[in-house]
Amino acid sequence: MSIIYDISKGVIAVNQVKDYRKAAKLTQFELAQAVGVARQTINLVENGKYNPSLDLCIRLAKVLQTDLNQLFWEE
Amino acid sequence: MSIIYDISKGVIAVNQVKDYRKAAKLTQFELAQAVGVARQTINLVENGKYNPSLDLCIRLAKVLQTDLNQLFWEE
DNA sequence: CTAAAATGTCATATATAATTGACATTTAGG
DNA sequence: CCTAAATGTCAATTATATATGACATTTTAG
Repeated sequence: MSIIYDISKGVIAVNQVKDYRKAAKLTQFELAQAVGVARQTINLVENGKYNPSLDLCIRLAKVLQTDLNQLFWEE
Repeated sequence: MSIIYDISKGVIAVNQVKDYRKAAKLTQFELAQAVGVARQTINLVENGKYNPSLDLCIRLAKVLQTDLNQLFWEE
């Protein structure tokens, strides 16, 4: 269910955004609106295709009512 | 000692990087080398002048032996 | 006090995050 | 099934994170 580190597919980072978004019953579009970015940006973040800015990470954590570690920290 | 939110001075974010760096007895230059960025980038991050990428935040947390919440989360 | 190291900052250049629009594929409900 | 919503993805553009070099100021050690 969660993203796995896989250079061959261009995945560069693991995160729990999708799980938290679904738990909050939000679509990618709704989450995008809530944090003020485009839907594609949320899609790319969820699929680990690039590094979001710290500012976006913080807004995601706040909207999803969690914190940076829960969303983006592992180990 | 820690950065205060102050739009008038262009400060956009609060973080504890400087405190953790000093606790680790590293210079900005040494920390920059350790995480693979320019010294100026560390300086700007410490002074809250812009949003670092999540990737850089994670590397900073690892080198400073802490985590994302300790460095960048508040409240 | 003095010199070297560390830090703050500026200006220019480059890499990449994020936007916009569009379309194909997948998923969920009637 | 069928259809609409949701998602994945592509291409082109814009905004901004980061690099590089340089220099002034502040801090630290001798």
